[in-house]
Amino acid sequence: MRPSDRDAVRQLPLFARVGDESFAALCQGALVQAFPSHVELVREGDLPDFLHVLLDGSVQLFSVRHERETTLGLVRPMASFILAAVASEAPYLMSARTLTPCRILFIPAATLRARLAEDAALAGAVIDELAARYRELAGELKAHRQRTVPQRLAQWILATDEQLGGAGRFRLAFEKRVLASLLGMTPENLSRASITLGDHGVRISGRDIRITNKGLLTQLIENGGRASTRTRRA
Amino acid sequence: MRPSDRDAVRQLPLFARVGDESFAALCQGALVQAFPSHVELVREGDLPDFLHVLLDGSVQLFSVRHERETTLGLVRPMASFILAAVASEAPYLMSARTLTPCRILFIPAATLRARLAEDAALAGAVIDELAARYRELAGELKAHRQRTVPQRLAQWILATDEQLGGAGRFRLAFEKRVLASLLGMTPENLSRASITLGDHGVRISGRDIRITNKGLLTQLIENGGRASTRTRRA
DNA sequence: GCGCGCGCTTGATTCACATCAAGTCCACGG
DNA sequence: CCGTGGACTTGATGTGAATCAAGCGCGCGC
Repeated sequence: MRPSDRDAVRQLPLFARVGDESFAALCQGALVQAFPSHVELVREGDLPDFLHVLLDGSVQLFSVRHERETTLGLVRPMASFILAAVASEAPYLMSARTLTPCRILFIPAATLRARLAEDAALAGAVIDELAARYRELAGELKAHRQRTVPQRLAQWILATDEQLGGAGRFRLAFEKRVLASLLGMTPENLSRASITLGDHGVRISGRDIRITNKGLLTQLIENGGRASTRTRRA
Repeated sequence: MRPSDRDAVRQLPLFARVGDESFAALCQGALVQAFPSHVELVREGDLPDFLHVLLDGSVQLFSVRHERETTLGLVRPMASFILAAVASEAPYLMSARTLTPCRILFIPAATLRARLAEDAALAGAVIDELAARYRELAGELKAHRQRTVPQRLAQWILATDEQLGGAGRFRLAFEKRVLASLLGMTPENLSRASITLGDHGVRISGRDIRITNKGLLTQLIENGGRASTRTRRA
């Protein structure tokens, strides 16, 4: 584990507040590994041995049922994933694969669990992280139930831009088919939704996304898209 | 707080392992209150002051957007709710209302957070609880994306029966419209789905639900309902 | 025990999105 | 350069669920 990685990991919300002793212990058994694109890191149903921390690249969390797969989340650098499975010592309920070349830090689950009992700050950080993830997922569920396809795309663009610094422009790090799966739609409909957003303050060309009118875009999300005038029953 | 309530709460996974000292502290500031049906307990966006523990009755967790509401979960007796908001000190991201007369225990959020730092066992229990809730929600999201309306109903019936002891029969504690909202469908379609399930091992009459053929029901969930023969692309 | 109202069911229609089916664009190797 | 293939787009059609619109039945109060 490089010193630079070590420092970066130390900055993570999950580890920022833990004691030096705990952090050293966690690093002790940890290892960093590089992976090429499109490698399966975790398979749904297996038991977790390591907490994963993504240092570089991007990772897709998904679940397969019959021949269909659905994407439950994307992980960006400097974030841990599958913490819930590690914390509850239960089988993974989603799979994970690399979407780009990645570097990943593995922290032995046993070490983490052992440290939890000793280090209240670590426990607190884990609680915060789990709560944040819970809320993220609740947001996804609400979005999926209450919003149309173009609205979900609009929401994702706004949220992603925010997360990436709010420059109003960014670049997809992965294929559009993955984004479609994340947003719970087909690639065909993602394409059509992109066209719709052209009238609502977003310019998409290839993998480049530019927000040209944030107000207009927000408005699309707030009121019901084309059904803006009609009121619906409770 | 009645001694019987106190004992019951002590049995909860969330509190079973905490130290006596912590438990006493938590009970100190706690209070039990009774509510009639259809009372709003928590409003989305407010800041959490208390962790809620449902002692009796049933509670609906929901979110409103425009004039539509979507149900994110139901709480049955002897379970805590809104733990994620309390743990992360962030605004509620769902509202809660009683569906039946309820008795609810309120534990001051500040007390709980203070105890977290002191009591590793409590922290561990909170972690387990949050992880379990996370997984529950992930399951809901998967169900909503990958299953048809009749399948979601079938899945809910099986899960609920399981949770209630697996007797193969139980009774709805609330209106069907609430169930429809929980399963992300309209009351009309819940009704139609009930008819469909008649051919798949479930007998529903009024609020009584009986599983007559668990194998058949499971099979409906496993293969794609009526689209059982066709294979679809990944 | 008789009407009244509400929750639920049933049927007709509409709508959003999925599916199916060709394209088009572009990156890559020859 | 030109050809090939995979990702994406565009268009036509299909379908599951929502919406709209009546009916039905059951519990409740008088």
